[in-house]
Amino acid sequence: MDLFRVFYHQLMKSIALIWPQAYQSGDLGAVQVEQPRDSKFGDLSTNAALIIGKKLRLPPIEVANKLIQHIKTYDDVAAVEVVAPGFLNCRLHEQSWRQVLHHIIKSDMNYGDSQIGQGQHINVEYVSANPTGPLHLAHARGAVVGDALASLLLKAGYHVTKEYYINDAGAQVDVLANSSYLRYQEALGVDIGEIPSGYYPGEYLKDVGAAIAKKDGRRWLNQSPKDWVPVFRQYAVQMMMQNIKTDLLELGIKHDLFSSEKALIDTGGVDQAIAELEKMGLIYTGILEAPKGTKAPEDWEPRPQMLFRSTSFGDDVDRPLRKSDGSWTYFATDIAYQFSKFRRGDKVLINVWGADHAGYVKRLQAAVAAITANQARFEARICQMVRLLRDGQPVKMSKRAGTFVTLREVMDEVGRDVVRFIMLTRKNDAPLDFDLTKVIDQSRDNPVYYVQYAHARTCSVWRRLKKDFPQLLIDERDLPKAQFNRLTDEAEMTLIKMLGTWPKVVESAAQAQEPHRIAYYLYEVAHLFHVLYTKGKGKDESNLRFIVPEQTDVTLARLALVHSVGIVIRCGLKIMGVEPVTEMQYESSTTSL
RNA sequence: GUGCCCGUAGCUCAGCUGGACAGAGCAGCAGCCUUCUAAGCUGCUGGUCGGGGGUUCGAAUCCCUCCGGGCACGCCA
Repeated sequence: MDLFRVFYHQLMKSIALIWPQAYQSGDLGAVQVEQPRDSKFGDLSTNAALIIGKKLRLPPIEVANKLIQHIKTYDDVAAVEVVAPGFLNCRLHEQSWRQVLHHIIKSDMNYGDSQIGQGQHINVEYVSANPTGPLHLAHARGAVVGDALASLLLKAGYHVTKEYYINDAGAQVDVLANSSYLRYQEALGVDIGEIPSGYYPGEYLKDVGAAIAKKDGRRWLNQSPKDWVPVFRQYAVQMMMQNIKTDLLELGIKHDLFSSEKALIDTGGVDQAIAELEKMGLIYTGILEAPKGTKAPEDWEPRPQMLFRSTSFGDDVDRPLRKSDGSWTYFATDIAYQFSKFRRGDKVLINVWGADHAGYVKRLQAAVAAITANQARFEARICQMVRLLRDGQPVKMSKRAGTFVTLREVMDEVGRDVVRFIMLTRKNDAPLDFDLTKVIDQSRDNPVYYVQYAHARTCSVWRRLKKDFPQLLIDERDLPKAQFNRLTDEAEMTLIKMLGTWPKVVESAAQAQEPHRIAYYLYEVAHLFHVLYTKGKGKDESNLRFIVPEQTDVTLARLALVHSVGIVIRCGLKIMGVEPVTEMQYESSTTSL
């Protein structure tokens, strides 16, 4: 039950009755039913009269005055008024709001499930980090955002595939193979000296070298690269992916599908896709101009090459498909890859990318539009940089010096739930500061603990009940039968109304593809719960305590509210991939100032 | 030079895809625990929403332009 949705449907019926022509023409998408920011405007308001007035060229007030006659008769509506310039503000019966609690308790973790997705197939591709090294913090942002987005879309009724694209072809993998070979020699006692430039210096490759040395012994020493490169390439990629998957699992992330770029190429997927475009007449041989600007490459040499006509689909310039050595560009293989998703049945292809890939969005949108004849849509969610700080000071990271911080290190220090939650406290296209000191701070300005604390408090009330008031004989199964009309305090009603907007939050966050909204919503729920909790603690309002030993019915109703808060927080945290805690644990070491 | 993102209170950021006098947290000041974890709550102070135009009944939100910051710009992925 979603009171906003119920109201919306009734409203649409009324509009269809009064102004059939306006209704049938469709295009009433701008009509909104929302919770006003200020409660003095009621529980629920709509701009319907303003939209219809514009459409039919009638004064909005006049439209509103007609609509109000219908709205008055809606079951849940207690009062409705027209306010300039034509808003309709409604107050709903308190009992209608209270019934939401019954619904929440009955629905439990399904509360807020929506059907707006209508089972549409959406593919969410995220992480897709190169298998050349361990994950670091920037990857984690994409990982968490992608994973939460997938969960959110699932809750909103989409059919979601979570996918990881393994870039296991191309020059970087050869670098990986060469670098691993160095470590292999090292493992067998060869003095390799300093790692030369052009090789990956990371210590993590020692494991790869050692593993191959253990497996194959001295077999590859003094052999020609063309013999050992394929072996090292394959083995190193496999080990790196194992490493990455382990980290992802520790972050609580499990993809449905890992797709290999190499396999795509080997099975002719790229040739097929390019042939497809060729048939459409979108491939030609041409010469690109050097990019204008101060930093034009000095070794630029104009040469004829195979190009895709992406400018016909909104891109700024046509894009090359083959490198000078004849192999495919990344763009070419990615066209084929996106096309393969489409052929598997996905119509919306969401890609969670880092900011450094932002420049590639247009060309892939163009390519997907072309190759699927507009049957599928390519979308990118761009994650901006993550700045790692400690005590407000940037943590120095340098790949060259090998001092970049891995995701594993961060997780070991602050824990999985903190990483996940913090990554969702900013919208994805804004830069994010990740301060190792602040994120484990235990105070209100750390949303992780603030929300967790609220949840823990909902649990502690139960513990308290079982331990100190066994004579009340209240069982969780009794909650749906609670007399919800015993909840009358303003703080209680405010909280109930907030819980009632959860389905709306899920839908709007899913439509906007913005999982961070869940985090902000939970923060608000937590706040309202803390308010109520504190109110019951004070001397003046001690009648607002959740547990009132001499009034079982009041206690039961309040516990129903507390329980509902717990459900909603758990629903939200589930989307975020954060484990709700039932009890807060005091840190032994306090954080310094 | 071009494209994308950002610019909201002293600081860090929300603002529900055009709505009703711009919201939180932190910092500052003043308060609240004999009973459900004070990791909490309450009040006060604080903003020409970067500047300027435009569209609209209505703009932080959409369009144009300028300023300031970030990212990226054949044959890397």
